[in-house]
Amino acid sequence: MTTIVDVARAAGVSTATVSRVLNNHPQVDPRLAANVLQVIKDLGYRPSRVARTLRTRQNRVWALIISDVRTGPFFADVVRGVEDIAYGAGYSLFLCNTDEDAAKEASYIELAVAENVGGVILTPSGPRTDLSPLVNFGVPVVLADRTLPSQSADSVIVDNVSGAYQAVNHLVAGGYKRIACVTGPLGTTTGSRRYVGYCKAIEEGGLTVDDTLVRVADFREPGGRLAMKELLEQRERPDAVFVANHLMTIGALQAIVEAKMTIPTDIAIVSFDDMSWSTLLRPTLTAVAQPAYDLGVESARLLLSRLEGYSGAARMVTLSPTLHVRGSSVPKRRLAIRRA
Amino acid sequence: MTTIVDVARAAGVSTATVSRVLNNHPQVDPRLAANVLQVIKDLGYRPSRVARTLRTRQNRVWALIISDVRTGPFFADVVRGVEDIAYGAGYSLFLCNTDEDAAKEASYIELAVAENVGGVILTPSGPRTDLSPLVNFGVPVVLADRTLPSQSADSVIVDNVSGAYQAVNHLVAGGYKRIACVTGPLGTTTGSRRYVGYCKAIEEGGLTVDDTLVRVADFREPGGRLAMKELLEQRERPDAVFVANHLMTIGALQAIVEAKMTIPTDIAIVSFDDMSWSTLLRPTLTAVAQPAYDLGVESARLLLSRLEGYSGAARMVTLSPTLHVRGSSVPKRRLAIRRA
DNA sequence: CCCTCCCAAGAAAACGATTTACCAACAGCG
DNA sequence: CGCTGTTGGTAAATCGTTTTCTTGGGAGGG
Repeated sequence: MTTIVDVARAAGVSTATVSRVLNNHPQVDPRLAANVLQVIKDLGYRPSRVARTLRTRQNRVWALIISDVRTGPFFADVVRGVEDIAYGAGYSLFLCNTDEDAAKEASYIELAVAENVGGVILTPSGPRTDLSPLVNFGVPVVLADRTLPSQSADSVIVDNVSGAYQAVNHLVAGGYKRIACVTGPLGTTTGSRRYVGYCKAIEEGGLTVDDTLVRVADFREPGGRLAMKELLEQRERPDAVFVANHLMTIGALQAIVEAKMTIPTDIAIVSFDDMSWSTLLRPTLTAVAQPAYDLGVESARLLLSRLEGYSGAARMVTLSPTLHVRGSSVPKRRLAIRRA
Repeated sequence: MTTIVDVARAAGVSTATVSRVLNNHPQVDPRLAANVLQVIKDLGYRPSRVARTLRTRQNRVWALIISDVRTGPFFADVVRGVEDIAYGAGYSLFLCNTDEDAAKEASYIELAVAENVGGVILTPSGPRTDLSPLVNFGVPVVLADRTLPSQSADSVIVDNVSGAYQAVNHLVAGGYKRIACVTGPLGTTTGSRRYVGYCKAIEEGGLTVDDTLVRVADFREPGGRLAMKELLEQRERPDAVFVANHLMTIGALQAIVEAKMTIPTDIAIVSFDDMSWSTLLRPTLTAVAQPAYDLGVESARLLLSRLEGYSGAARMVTLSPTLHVRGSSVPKRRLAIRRA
């Protein structure tokens, strides 16, 4: 390996000069600088980021700690949003998947401080996530997609209440009367907030929240399937359903197929999370699209501003999801016309 | 920040002893070790990985350089496969998305050597990808999903010929006669190998490869859509189509819908890449499933073996994809029965 | 009892950069 | 000519570990 002293020797200058050339400090003779640069090129010298990090005590690396890149397009989009900003600003990313496992999350947080990363973007696995190792070491943290009870960090979230409200309100406006809800664990912000949005739309629509139409599942496919199965087997079946994430939606769609019911005549469905294949289904799927990429971008921006010196109060950025109306939630009156 | 000297001072020993305790070298008095560990805990000391990396010249970090985590489930699964093995072995990951851009790829390769990473797992963006910076610095490299002309690195690939062959052979066996092919750029291994598998199955089936039924698209959605549109507008339409990746499949399905044709009676379709929603389509989609997660796992294993000292010849691991037969490719004779 | 030998622990030198002192040379000025 | 201030550069300290080299003291053998 060629180091900075090799370059210095070859160029006939001191290592300090080479360093100054590398970080283009002003007080260095242009001719000399050119010569040094030439030597650097000839030797194929690349400064060690590790040494630089040790000395400057700042690492141009972030840790991005999420639950699982595999679960649908959401986190993959978030990752790309973060990465694009990070790359543009000269940072690179540690990708850390916690699988919602508190122990794994804690170990990745330890890693982040041990690696002395410049910042962390984190989707906390639960309300008990402990940021103190990071806070103690002065590592800036941005919470993405979920918040924590202790509001000490910047955060970026999607307006889950609004998204769920838009979805359910659309069903109410469509004339549906028995609108079910399959949500996620109420301990998670996403699960509870989407449920809140559901309730709000139901009540504003002059209906009442019926507990027999609400299922709290686990945000995963089999859970959604089971919840939907149960809803369909009840005496009084729902005539529409709002499902709070894409995996449970897949499960719910399976359950509907298995029950030999047709959408939307037997049951209408609206999904939280829009997927690339929503328009390929027959009927096409009405869905709430989350601005996942933007969520990543905004998280990265908040982190960058901290690294650039901002030290004010914790900020919270809220992004609005948008409802994409498609065929799986055609208004009831239009269904009636079709039948006629 | 508390460093190793703080610990040494507090424990009344030298930094060497603390270091020995941390890396549990045998020649240290157990009582003393216990005391040191207690001090470490009390002070909340965490050794700096950066300093350790600088000194030992080995970084417990890998760079994972792929094209884009967002493009469907494939790369996300690969990432998880790699991460699971890496995490288990005490390594962490830099995630690098190149977007198939040679410049970005080169800059990430530079990053990898500047960060002195322990190893690199790379999906080369094209045949001109230059591994020399890595090779020169002795960084082990594993090629994942694609190979390079210069066979100097370990690699893990999916048997693309076999996958395409299985898919097309299935169509041939189903009695289809005019089987089209939408593949990717022939400059990419995936694009060309899948085309080869297509040709093989066609010829073995006693048919002949008809260039008017073959389209070379770009592996992306609009490209697949356009290619399919063209195929359907020809005088002599195909009665089946093999599409070489999932994004183009989405495009192709759209084109089929737009042409108001029905699957599989007007046209059968088989996709390379199986998706979570393949079974939600009507009819369900016949698809070739790639072992993406395993591809990540095997890549990581090859890398690990290099790091553990293996220095033999370059190895190539080939994984077999599996065909999932579903409704979009029902044999022609059964279609006839249905019609009757 | 003395001399080796061994072993646990410490002192100090790396690792490869940045950065703080410090210094030589030179120009400007009275 | 001598004093001072500025430039452009060097030597050396530093970041936080690991590791080599040393050393002191205890055990064991003659």
